Amino acid sequence: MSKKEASFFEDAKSVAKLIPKGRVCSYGAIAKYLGAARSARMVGWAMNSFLAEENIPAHRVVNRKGLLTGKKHFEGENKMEQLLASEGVEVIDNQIQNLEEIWWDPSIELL
DNA sequence: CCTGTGACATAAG
DNA sequence: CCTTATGCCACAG
Repeated sequence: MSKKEASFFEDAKSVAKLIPKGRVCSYGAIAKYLGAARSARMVGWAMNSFLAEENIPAHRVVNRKGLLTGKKHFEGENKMEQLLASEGVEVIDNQIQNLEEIWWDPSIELL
């Protein structure tokens, strides 16, 4: 895609939409893929803006530990967990199970 | 230009 | 395992 360098937000949004169903990814992984490994916070912040968009599976994006840190930004307390569970992702206590199995790294999968 | 901010990441105790 | 501290970086005002 020879698209111009859209804002980090736009890029993060594109990557988030590319996350396969039933998989999860970390902010750092996305940030790294975008070329800014240390701007993981920006990814999360960007996600917050994308929450308004329905096509953005932000619930598939979690922190390094597979913890649903951002669930509080969703509508309900367990909305994020529900969405993930609906996709086949087992989540317990806000933490994703079999994380290593469903992990999805853009730098690898999209390589 | 400067300041604030944020759903992280990593290190240290 | 937990909390605290620091870095980090892009964007908004």
